[in-house]
Amino acid sequence: MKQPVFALVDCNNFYASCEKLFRPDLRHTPIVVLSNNDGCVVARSKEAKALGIKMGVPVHHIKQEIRQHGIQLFSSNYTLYGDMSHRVMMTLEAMAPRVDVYSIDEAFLDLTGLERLMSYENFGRQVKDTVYQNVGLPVCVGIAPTRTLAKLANYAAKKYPATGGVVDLSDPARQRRLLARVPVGEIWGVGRKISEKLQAMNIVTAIQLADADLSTLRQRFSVVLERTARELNGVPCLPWEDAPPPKKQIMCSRSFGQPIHSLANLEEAVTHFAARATEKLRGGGQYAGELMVFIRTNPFKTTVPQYSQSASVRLVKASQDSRVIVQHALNLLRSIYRDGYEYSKSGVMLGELTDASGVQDDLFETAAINPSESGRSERLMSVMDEINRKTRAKVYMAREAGPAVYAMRRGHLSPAYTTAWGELPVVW
DNA sequence: TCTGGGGTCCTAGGACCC
DNA sequence: TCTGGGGTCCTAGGACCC
Repeated sequence: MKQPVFALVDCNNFYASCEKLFRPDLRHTPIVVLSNNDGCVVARSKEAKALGIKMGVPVHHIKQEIRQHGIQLFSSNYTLYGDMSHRVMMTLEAMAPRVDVYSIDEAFLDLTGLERLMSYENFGRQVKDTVYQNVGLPVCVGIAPTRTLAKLANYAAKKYPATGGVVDLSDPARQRRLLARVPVGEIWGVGRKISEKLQAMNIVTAIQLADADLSTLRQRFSVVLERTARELNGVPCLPWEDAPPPKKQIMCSRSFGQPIHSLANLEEAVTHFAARATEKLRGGGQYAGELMVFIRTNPFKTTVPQYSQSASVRLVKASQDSRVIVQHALNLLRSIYRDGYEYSKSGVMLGELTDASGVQDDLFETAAINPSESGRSERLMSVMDEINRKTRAKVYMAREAGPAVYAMRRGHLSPAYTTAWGELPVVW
């Protein structure tokens, strides 16, 4: 059995790099990308990192730095990032036989057996150069016998500029040297809580985790951390995913741009969330057997009365029909709505997802005995999706109509440079 | 004034059954 | 009134990831 080898390719400061790509004038300017509603920082360019801007800070906490250093702000532009991500992944898929797209900005490549053709390090540099040439985005590459070590190699490639953005960690001695220098909290799968608990046990560096007693780890934590420790020792424990596994739940939720006080406005928002969630559901060819709706006030605003409630329902027959899902969502909303609160967020979650073969007919539904109804819902929905894909004049559920009171704030949005004809970048 | 959105996996504990 | 062991299924909550 051949020892497997994986590469992790990860874009540098992905959202910030996407924005900078279309703004060469900001090449050396610190920029940050904000979360929905322009709430907090979700990405920073390297200049912004150098100024000490932390991930996740509310933007109003760094007003002083923004003014002082001329930091440029961008609202999240997921249309742009999604398209750029797709371009990166296409390039990777052309270079490696097996690619597992792990998130919007990173992918694992299976390099097993590649060494007969060229060194891993050379391959890593090729990947880096090709992505930069084809797409214009900088990436780092980490290579190792397990994915946890490949993540670590990538961390080193980003942290130490002398590596040129590529680290081959296939040599066990080199693995040990790096593990000894890295804090345990930097390891993939070790978050804040576990990191604190480990440090209380005197496990401070990654190598101490790698050398820890496995049964103790399992006992005091869980199999997850035990697997992480094994992976740090070069033993692969994570299954390879050639195709993304089917989703188990689909969520659409949002904080509102301004607080909502009326049921009517909440109904608009919930209708919208339910319709978007159901659209995603159809995109994956799935049907939902359950749905949940939640509403809540702003927990950070302690001066006003707080309320947070959710309700869910199981469908007699799994559905992917927006009309059915929206109707159920509105019924749930009305059951949990209470007057007199400032609502700040709500959402719709679909669960118990199955493909078409898992849909059981409802014994009492007329469609089962009325041939003219059978298949109508599917046809109507696919026509609706088709229109929405192709044109700018969208088809909506009636209750979504009108200017959205719940719309989020996006005061610093960049153009859809790559996905809208009207917003193509212009070169003078 | 102001704090994202969307997911997955694991465990513990209770209900229920034989 | 007291008394067993073992299994399954479901849910809630916590931890993690990007």
